[in-house]
Amino acid sequence: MSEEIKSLNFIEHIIEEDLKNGLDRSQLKFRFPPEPNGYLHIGHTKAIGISFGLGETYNAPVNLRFDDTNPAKEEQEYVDAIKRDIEWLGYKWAEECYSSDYFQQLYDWAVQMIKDGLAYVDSQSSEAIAEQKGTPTEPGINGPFRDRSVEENLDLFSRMKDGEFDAGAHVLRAKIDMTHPNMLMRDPIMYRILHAAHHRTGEDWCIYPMYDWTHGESDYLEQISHSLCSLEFKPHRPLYNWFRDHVHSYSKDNLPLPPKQREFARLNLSYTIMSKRKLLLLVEEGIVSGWDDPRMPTISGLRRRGYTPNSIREFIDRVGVAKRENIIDVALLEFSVREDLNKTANRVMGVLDPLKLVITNYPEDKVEWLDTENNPENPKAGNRKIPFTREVFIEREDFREEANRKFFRLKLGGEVRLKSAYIVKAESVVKNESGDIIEVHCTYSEDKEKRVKGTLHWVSVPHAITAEIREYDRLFLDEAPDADKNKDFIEFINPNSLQVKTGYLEPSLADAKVGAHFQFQRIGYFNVDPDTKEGKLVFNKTVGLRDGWTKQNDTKPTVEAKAHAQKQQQKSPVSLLQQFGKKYPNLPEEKRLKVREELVNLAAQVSYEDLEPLFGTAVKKVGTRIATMIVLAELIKNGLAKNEAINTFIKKALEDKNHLLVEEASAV
RNA sequence: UGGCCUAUGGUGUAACUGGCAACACGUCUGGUUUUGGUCCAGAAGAGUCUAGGUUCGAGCCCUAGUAGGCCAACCA
Repeated sequence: MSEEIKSLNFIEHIIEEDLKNGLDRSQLKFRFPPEPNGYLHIGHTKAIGISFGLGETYNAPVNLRFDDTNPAKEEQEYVDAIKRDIEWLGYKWAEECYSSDYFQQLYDWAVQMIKDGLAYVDSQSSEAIAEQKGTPTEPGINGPFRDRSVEENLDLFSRMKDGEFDAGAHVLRAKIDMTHPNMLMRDPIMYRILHAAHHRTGEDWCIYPMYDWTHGESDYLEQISHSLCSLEFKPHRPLYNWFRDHVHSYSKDNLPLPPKQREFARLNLSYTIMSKRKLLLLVEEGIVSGWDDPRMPTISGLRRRGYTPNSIREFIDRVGVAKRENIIDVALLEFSVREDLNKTANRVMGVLDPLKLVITNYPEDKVEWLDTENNPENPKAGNRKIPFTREVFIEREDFREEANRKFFRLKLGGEVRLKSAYIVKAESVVKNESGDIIEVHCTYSEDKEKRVKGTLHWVSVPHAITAEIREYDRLFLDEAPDADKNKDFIEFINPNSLQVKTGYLEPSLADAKVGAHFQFQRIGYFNVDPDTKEGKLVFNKTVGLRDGWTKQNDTKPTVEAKAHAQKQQQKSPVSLLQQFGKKYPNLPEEKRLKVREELVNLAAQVSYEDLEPLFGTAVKKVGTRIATMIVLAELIKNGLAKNEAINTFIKKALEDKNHLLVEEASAV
């Protein structure tokens, strides 16, 4: 009856611990705090998934809070885009908040801190302040304004607020410790003067709070219990706590819960970049068509590419949460969409590289509307009719004049099934003067039940509709395009990341709606692009089907295969010995005896020279020492003379606490 | 010359200190199949970064080292 312990990630462990230590479930509250200065990308999806996911599992509220303290970079357009993307992912926020709504409260607290001698106005240039700050390895020094009187600070600060000064003339700083090993604690700036219109507060303010001062206090005001962010904010935590604790001492009667910040590793995807700045560059340089270009890792790009909210959420779930740097294989993302679309996308037929098949024994004017299922994975998806005629298109690569047995598509003299239609036999080819095949002539058979190896997709020539097909490949050729310090990520751009083709599709697709998902049978998943207009269909290839056939024909070994081969070669008798030895002491008796036998056999392949280095094995690794002892015993039995090293090794073993080792040693 | 963080199969994440290190992706077999898809069955792949230590017992605890990441914006 023991309930299976579900594995929790480290954040869930922390929450469970807090709950155990008296935090009430009703106090749990999370938040997702984007800055509205760009579009959300797949990396943000992890943060969204963590906080909103926690909200779902604990049935706790999650606020969407725009961290809008820098009017120079933030825009309403981004606010709207962010909300749209989160909604599309299927998450619901409890409250829509803005840090800018807290400006007055933040100001009041700042005044209190000045009064308490915890903050001061600094009137130096940013250069001077930076210089006094020191470096990570050298402490900073106090500036000349650090010990201004409370009265003077109060006066200056209120005049800053009233707009009496130019930008840069003064800043408000927390008074902490200029020699602190953590640079963020060296009197961080709380406010700067910015004469800029804010997207929400307009001209109301000309001083704006900095991130560290704003973020934690916004968490506190909203009574967030767990403030989760990415690893690079780890060094901010002491400062987060410093501000929080002071403010808490002012307002704990109204706001009892001090939030805690915890940090997780951000998501990195192989072959893609995640920096907002770099993504913006791709847009500005025209390398992609916009933020929602289907090659972009933005949520809007993925949506346009044909990814579903469900697939992205599943992906994020599989990726997990931890504290180490990671690069997720894009294959995992692709797996997640395929898995989802396999269940939901209706199957259709489309030919992307057409070759005409003429079925010579089929009547010229006959049209048959054949029945075919929409989705074998979902019987409820129903059936539809597709037209069959004397001339059909098949995929050019599905025909060969000659081929071996492993090619079970169409070849001269061979038979193949046309999906949901007849079995045809290729009789002859028609070539143009340059020798290219332009037609294949076949005969069909009425027997539909006959067993044939291959099944091809096809489209009736007179009924085919055309569409623009956009096929995508990874945007970058390097696995980690922004990791190379000497090369700009632009150098890794894949020049062939977009290929436009004309597809010949079955007529049912004529009225496909923008955004609709389909599986083009035997090819991949596609969706209808918003560029589609009356009379012009445009499809994006979301992802190809898994393809064992082209993989099989890939002559160059894959990275995995190479690594594998190398590993196998390296498996020397000694490493086998070590492998056996590792678990030896912990094995159940029966299994242990078996392994012992293997070790005895292994001795024949081990030379003394190989074995001797193992005598130095750490005392801790008892297993390896036992295995070594067993093999050594064999070698001695077969005539190896004992020497100094052997005797020492045996002697040391005899003194060991492990009885198995002692047994083996005394047998020698 | 500092501080902080991290280290488990190719990749990502687990493992409540105790039983041949689990799961997923990927890879490879085989079966089913009117998609070379799906599905099913199976396999290979890890000395848990290194060296010491504590313990009857360490992936987990301690010490030292190594490697990688982050930190010097009036950005968030």
